[in-house]
Amino acid sequence: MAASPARRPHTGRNRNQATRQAILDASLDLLISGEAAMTMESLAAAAGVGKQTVYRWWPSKAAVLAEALSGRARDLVPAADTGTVLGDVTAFLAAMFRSANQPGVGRALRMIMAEAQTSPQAAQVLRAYTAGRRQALRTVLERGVDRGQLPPDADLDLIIDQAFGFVWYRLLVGHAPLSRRAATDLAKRLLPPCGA
Amino acid sequence: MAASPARRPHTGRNRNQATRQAILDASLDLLISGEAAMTMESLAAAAGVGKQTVYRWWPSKAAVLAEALSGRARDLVPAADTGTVLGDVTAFLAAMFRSANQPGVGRALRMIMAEAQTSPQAAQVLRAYTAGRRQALRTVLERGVDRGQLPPDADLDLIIDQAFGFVWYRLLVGHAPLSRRAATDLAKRLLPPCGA
Amino acid sequence: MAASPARRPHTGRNRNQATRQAILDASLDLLISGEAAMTMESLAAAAGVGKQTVYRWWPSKAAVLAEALSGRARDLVPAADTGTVLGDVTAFLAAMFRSANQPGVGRALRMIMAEAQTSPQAAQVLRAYTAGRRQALRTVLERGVDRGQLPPDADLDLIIDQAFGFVWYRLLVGHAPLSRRAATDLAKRLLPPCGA
Amino acid sequence: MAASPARRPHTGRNRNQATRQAILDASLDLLISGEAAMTMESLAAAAGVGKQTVYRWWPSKAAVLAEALSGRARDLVPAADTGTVLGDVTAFLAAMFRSANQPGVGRALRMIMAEAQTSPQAAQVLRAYTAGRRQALRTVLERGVDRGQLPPDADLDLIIDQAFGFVWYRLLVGHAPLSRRAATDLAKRLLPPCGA
DNA sequence: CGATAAGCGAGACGGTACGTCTCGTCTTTGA
DNA sequence: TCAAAGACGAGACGTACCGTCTCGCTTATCG
Repeated sequence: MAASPARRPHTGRNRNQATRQAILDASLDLLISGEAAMTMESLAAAAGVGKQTVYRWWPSKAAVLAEALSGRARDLVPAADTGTVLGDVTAFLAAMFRSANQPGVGRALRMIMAEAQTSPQAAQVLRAYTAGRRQALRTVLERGVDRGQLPPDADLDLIIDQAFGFVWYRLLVGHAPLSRRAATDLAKRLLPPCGA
Repeated sequence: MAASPARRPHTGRNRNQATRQAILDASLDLLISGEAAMTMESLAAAAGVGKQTVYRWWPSKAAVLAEALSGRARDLVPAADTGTVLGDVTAFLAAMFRSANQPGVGRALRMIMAEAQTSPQAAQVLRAYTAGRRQALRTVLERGVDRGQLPPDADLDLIIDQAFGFVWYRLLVGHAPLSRRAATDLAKRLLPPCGA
Repeated sequence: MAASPARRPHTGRNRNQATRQAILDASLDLLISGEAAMTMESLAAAAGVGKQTVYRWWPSKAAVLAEALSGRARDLVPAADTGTVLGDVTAFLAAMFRSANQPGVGRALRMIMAEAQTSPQAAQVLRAYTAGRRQALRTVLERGVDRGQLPPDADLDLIIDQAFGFVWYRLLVGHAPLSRRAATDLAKRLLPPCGA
Repeated sequence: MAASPARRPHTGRNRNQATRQAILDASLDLLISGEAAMTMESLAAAAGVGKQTVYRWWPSKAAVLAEALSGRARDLVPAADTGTVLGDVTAFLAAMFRSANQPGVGRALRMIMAEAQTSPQAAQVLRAYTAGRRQALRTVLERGVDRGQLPPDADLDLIIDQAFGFVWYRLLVGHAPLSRRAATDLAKRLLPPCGA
């Protein structure tokens, strides 16, 4: 077994994971405090880090946010198995709502979305992030199809976009809360006999 | 009959509606051309207007966009009466999708949404705009309730947020098109027997 | 012989001298208070007057200042006759120094000078003003020549520019005061046997 | 020997002297061409530099001008030693007149003076500049005292302010030229037996 | 007596420049 | 080679004034 792919064994100082983490932490701090818009400059300053270091690790502000945020989000969405699709979807939505209600997470999501409307890189980050989330929900739904709790011809894409659309819409416009009750009601409305 | 409240009737040169319209037109032109982000400077230049004049009429970029856009949107959504809720909602969604698919309108909506995440004024503009649109859909749905085509206890807020959430989500993320077919399918999924 | 030049005798409302005076007064108030730079807008506002009215009476800011100021200066410089050139010049300088030391007058002079460096109209106003002042001093000096207290070939221009140069220099740079003592000493230095 | 005061030795990119010089050069170019008033924006553009960079090096327009100009002025006024005060002062004045007659230098001086009347920073710059010039002339005069060509009780401040006042007055008002002849005549009038 | 013509306060308008802010890149020094 | 610091070109931001141009009104003079 030749170690061909890693040609040059490595020289120079190693990247400092602590630095990386400091940036992620600082980004969440800034978002949670919410005193001012998070700029690359304020982020670097808050992390006690050079701007270049931020750019070395991530290509754009949105990428930082996406990572800071996915670190938080990961443990919150284990896609539990409650035995029924309705239960699973309700649990999924409830977890998602809870997460989005955390000030830092909600603000981060909103900033990523905002950035994505102007910056192509941010758009890509957003696409990747949302694709991952959609896949998670799709998995839950497909389990329901396997169990026979959902018809095999159900349009999962439509259901998924309705679910995430609802969350994002309330998050971005802020006209109504993402309450526990809303999660329950929404789950019911998403699943058959709808659109039968 | 006291006429006290209106003390000084008005002095000074009148605001020039043509100027105002020139700015709105220029903003749509810039959005549709989409060559670069619309800045207040490029907008003023394109309209052949001083920057101050733009700020005299609108407090923020988002406010200009919202107005430019609602001017367009108004005639597109006449909330036609087709006899059935399903028909009405389908028509409503189809019109909305068509409008959002126009390059200028879609881009304007996305920029307003982006601005609203950082600027409080933009957020207010967005709230006003979305409230108007929600009311339009609510009117359509209430007509359905009156006709007995929708149960009187239907949670209209949920339906409405699902509908607009879907549109905005696809518009902002761009992972899937707002096709005619999607409008039809979505309409079916929004109305009972869903969530019964 | 028709009286062609004055064709139409005049119609319309008469110019209001009170308005004119209000502007001059306001300009001095602004200068004396010295809180901020005197702009045409602040001047009009302080005088309770439309901007156009100021421009109707004077072509430029400097013209207003020059007039506001010459109104003040007039009575201060009667070019008294003390019997000797030295006495006359000393009195002239002392009066000039005293006038320039008044906060409003000094500031007005400085602003006119500043304006004159960029605006041609202001330059013209300044030229007219300074020419008048130079003429006043020249009259005093010529009286000295007539009396035989100054040689007939004395270079009055040089003396005059030295005198006014001294005042303006100290006024504009502000490194040394225009004291009573300085007036006396300067007067002595300006007159023969200097440069004999 | 404590090395305490200079803690952090310096990090970050060094200031680029070439950039600095480009700005100074551009400022003189703009002044000499004299097509329009020198603005910070035109200056930055002419130097091929961001506006911020100009502000990084100098706090105000006047500061740039003062520096651009003192760079020029330095070599022009070597305070030559001709053996007599009269000769030295004549040379000093002649050099000063010659310098002020250069279009760029004269314009720069006038603009600094104008700026100094409104901007405190510019005033400070002007004070520093004029103080340096006064010191130069004072040195010449003191040499005269040492040589016994000037009485030890001569009021040098008065002589100095007369000299510079004359120059500035003619420069700012522009009613008479700063000719070679004027330099000679002025020098004679500045020195004893004047004010004896 | 109108009709006509200013004068006037107010303020909109097209401009220009201001000084600040952020972006993403580049360069220096020390670790 | 990495990292902190920060200079740099670029350009948008929102504000301040400029001088001109209407507005709706008031006040004078003339036919």
